[in-house]
Amino acid sequence: MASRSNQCTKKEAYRGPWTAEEDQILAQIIEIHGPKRWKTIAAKAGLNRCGKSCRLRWMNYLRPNIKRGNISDQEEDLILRLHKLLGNRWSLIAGRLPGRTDNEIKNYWNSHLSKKMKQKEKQSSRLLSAAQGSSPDKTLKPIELNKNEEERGKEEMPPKGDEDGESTRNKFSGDDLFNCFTEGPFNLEWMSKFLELEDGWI
DNA sequence: AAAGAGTCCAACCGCGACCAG
DNA sequence: CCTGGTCGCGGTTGGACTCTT
Repeated sequence: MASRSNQCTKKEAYRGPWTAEEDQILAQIIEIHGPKRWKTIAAKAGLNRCGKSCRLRWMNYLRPNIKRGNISDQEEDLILRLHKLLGNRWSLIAGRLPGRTDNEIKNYWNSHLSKKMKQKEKQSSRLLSAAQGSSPDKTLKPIELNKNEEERGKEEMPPKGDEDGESTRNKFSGDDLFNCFTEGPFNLEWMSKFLELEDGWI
């Protein structure tokens, strides 16, 4: 593997929460040099942080136009739909939610939505088994429906390595799909409408 | 009021991808 | 093509905060 050893192993590199002063310095340096060459930025800032850490701080906190605070219902809905479509590809999902970071969405998913989904699944499987009784295979359970969507995605990409089920890093690019339609940042309403449509296709 | 449990979120870690020399 | 350096991603952790008993 390409030298991970260089990444963040500088033993003296400071870890832990960022101070306001560090934020300020980092922001200044990035303003001058731009948000790239993180190792250089880290060095120039003289913060004794590794580049990776600087990048993360910038991406998740210092970047302009970052929306903080509650995720709206509309955004939540969008996350759910995008997750259904893309799996755990948080950066891709975040890319469709202006002002939101992948970390934020990932956290939100892990703390809110995954629970919601589980509850929903439980509920619907209870309903199903209550309603169904005899012929189990005609109707798709919601989970299976999700699987189908994943499969649809997979069909479009070459098989890759291990099939660990959860679509981490699958090469079907939701981006490709989105890029067909847009070049700029996404308009939430438009996106929701598109996803409504997308539901219709299934 | 205090303790324990649960939740949230910033930050870290490990890995694969990409790119330049 | 190969190698080393760097970036970006998703998973995980740990501490601060909030809620419940």
